[in-house]
This record gives sequence, C-alpha cells and structure tokens, in this order.
Amino acid sequence: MSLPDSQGPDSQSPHSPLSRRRTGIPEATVARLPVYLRVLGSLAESGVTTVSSDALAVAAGVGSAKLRKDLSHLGSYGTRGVGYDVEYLVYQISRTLGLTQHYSVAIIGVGNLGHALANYAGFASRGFQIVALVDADPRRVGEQINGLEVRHLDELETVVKEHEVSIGVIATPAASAQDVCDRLVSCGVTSVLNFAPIVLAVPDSVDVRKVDLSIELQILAFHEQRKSSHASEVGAG
Amino acid sequence: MSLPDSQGPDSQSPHSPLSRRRTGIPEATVARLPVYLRVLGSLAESGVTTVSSDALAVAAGVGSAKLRKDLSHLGSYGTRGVGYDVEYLVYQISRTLGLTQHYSVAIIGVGNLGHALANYAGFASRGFQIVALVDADPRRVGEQINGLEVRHLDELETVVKEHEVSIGVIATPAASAQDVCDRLVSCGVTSVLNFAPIVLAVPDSVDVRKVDLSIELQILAFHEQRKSSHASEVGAG
DNA sequence: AGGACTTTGTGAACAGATGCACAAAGCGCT
DNA sequence: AGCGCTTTGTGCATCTGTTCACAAAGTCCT
Repeated sequence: MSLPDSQGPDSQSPHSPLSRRRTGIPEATVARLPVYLRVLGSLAESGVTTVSSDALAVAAGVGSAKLRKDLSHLGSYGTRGVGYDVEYLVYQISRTLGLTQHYSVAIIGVGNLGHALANYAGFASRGFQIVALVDADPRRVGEQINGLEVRHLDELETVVKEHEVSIGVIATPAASAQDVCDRLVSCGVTSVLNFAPIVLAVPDSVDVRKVDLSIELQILAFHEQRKSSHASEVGAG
Repeated sequence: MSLPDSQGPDSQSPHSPLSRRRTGIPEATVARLPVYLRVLGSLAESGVTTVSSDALAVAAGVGSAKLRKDLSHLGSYGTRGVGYDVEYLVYQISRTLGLTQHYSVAIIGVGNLGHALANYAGFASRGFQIVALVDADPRRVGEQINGLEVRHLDELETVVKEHEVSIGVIATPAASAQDVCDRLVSCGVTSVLNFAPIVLAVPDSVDVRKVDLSIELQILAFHEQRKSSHASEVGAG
C-alpha cells in the first residue's frame, strides 16, 4: 500500500491498489487478522471448538459486521446458523497471513530494547525465528542472549546472507537507523520493523512498519487534553 | 473516544464523529502530527528556520497535499510563496497535541520491556515524565531504575493517586494486563498504552493504544509472502 | 509599481473503510 | 418433511481519508 508515503502502525503503507487487487484483502483487514488469530488461539486453548462472529467480535474488540466482512475476504469459512470452526479458522488466517512459511529475523541494536526483543518469547512463535543479533559496540559483541551470540555490525551483510534473513528489526539509536536500513535493503531484506524514532527512506519495494513509543504517547496526550478541556467546553456551549 | 471498538495503532479508535467535530482534527491527522513535530525538531536543530510543505512532506514521508491539509486543520500558519516558520509550527503542533501540558506516566511491569521503557530517554522529553514503576515480583521491588524505585503492585492505587498519573503504560505479561488495566481505570487513569499481547476491555471514556510486536511481524509476513508469490503469479498471469 | 514565480490553502473528485439490515443457508426439534 | 431459530455473507448507504488541481496570496526582481 504504502504510497511512497507513510510507514508506521497507523497510516501504514497503503501498499498500492494493485496489491489490493492481487490479494483481494484490504490493508485494514490484514491489520486485524493477527488480532483475530490471537483471540482464536486462546479460545482453542480453552477448549472452544466453534465460535460465532458475535462472540469473536466481542473478544477481539471489533464490531461483528466488520469481523464478518474481514473473514469473508478469506473465503466462506463459516457455517450459517453455527459459526466458525475455531481450528479451521486459525488455519485459514495463518495461511492468509503467510504464517505457514518460515521467517528469519535479525535484530540490529542490542541495547535495552534490543535485549528485551531478543528475550521476548512470543517472538519465536508463529514462524518467526531470531537468527541473528548485531550491534556496533565491540563490548557487546560476543555476548550470549537467549542462546545467540551478538555479532559486530561490520558483519551485518555476512550474517544476513548466511541466515537468509527476511525481516530486519532496527533497534538502534536514531542516528544509525537509516544507515543500517540501507545496508539491510542492499542485502535484499524487503521487510523492516523500525523501533528507531526516525522516518526511514526505502524503495517502494520494501515494507517498513514502525513502532514508536513517543508517537503513541503524543496521540494519547492529544485525547487526554481533549478530555480535560471537555468539561469547560461543554459548559461553554 | 474509541468505539467500544478497536484499539491499537492501526484501526485506532475512530473516536466517534462527535469528538471529531469538537476538535476539528481528523484522527488520521492526529496520528501524523507527532511525525511532523519530530522532523521539524531536527530541522530546527540543523538551523533551518523556514520550510516548504514539499520539503517537510518528503522528510516526513507523506505527500505534500496531505501534509498541507493536515496542517490546515490547525489553522493557517504558513506563508504563501514562502512556507512555514519552523519554530512557530513546532509550537502550534505542540499546542494542538496538548504537549504544552505535563503528563505523569506510570509503568506497570518492569521486566525486560519495562526496563527498556524506564531507561528510554526520549520518554521524558516533550512533557512526559515517568513518575512511577510498579511490579508484582517482590524481588524487583525496591530496585532503582533510572533514579526511580520500583514499587509493589499492591501499592498501585496509592502510587497512581499520589503522583496524579494521567497515562498508564502496561508492560506486564498478558495474563495480568486486564487486571492491571481495570485497576488503573478505577483510579481514574483515562489513557493507557498497552504492550501486552491482549485486547483490553475498557469503558468508552478510556483511550487505549496498543503496541504489539507480534502483530507488526505478522503484517510484514503477509506482505513478504505476497512478494515471494509475486514472481510466479505474474508469470502465471 | 508591476509582473513572474513560488507556495499555501482548499473545493471537489475519488478511494477506502465502516455499519446497517436483511436475504440466504444451515441446524434441530417435532 | 416442515417450521422456527440462529448466524453467516453481502449489497448499500455513509463516513473518513486521500489526491488532484487551482485560485489566492505572498515574495523577489527589475
């Protein structure tokens, strides 16, 4: 989608109408599928085998019409009068999202955040495997984190090719993020998850998603402010 | 805000047409303002005093028409034929986002991620101040992080009221997130930033934004898959 | 002062996403 | 088999967001 435009959770790449036509799945739907998948996962764990769009919608925090429309993009996998088979739906969503494939992930930058990411268990689940940790600081090189040895930034290209990394996670300071990104892209990485507070410039063929604490806080601040001024504004008219 | 609906970077709370009318600022615009703000900040540091919508748009990774329309929601702060005064625009955006106010932030959960957040410098900038760290694990209570002492979860209510926390950051395991959230809400916290991989249920009056690594990865996976199948599909027709 | 040039701000067309409401489809009970 | 109940899937209206394209408004140069 992305216009040459934005990246980031929100306005996330519109990804060109073309891709939309190819997959038939709207971007807004794609962004919600992982949520459904997670909810379905816990339902399955609880022994639930069948779920209605209403129940699933409540659990996922969306409207039921929206949910049904979302699922209808994948095909007709429900049974009228009954609902959806949990296990089957999990499979279909996973397949649609491409989670039946395997993805090798490299984390660049092993500071506080990088450490947290490297240790994050949920990471490894669902086909994502961390295969490399890279840092520019020689003092951190060689350190073992979660069974992986930190490699030096100089080896980035080697490491990426060696492990056929498909997703690069940038957890470096802002100053080095663009450089790291460029190097990832030139090694053939086409998906980047960016934690650095900076807008990355990439070719159209590369997908970037950003996670940005500070932006989220500022959005919350906006609404928080609106709430505080609420009383007076309502009073005023 | 937010419909009983979604939370999270993407489909973020449509925030009811009403609020839209009250502030006059579309949600999509609000989500981009922090990006503009950041870019303007670095421009200012570089000594730039005036910037055109085109230049700013490129730096922010959006289209220039979109940027102008976004800014036009705040008022007419540009000069035709010239552009925008960087410093003045920074001020106007800050004011609009409510960053001229002060926000007290509490972080609940001081595991790997909580640690990283507590040490994150950019946090304290722009009016956000971490005033409390809370954890359920007695072994972590008392620890000093970045000059703040970790308090026990039992004291959550006390701590929140004591520091007049306006934003709660949930960095706990999924299992305790809803409980923590409920307690925050019952203490009067109306803005929550959720890092736990779970959909939080909150009253309409509370804003939740979520940051979810695993969802972002899955969205990337979807597009990555689309790219790999690209070659064959194009070949096939 | 006046004209060429630049750049903003915005009306209008378009595109995408959401929500409503209901027909179609299946289940289970008699 | 038939009837009533439940729930999906979707056409349609609506709303939100994006993009285009241009008039209005300003600067700079002569």
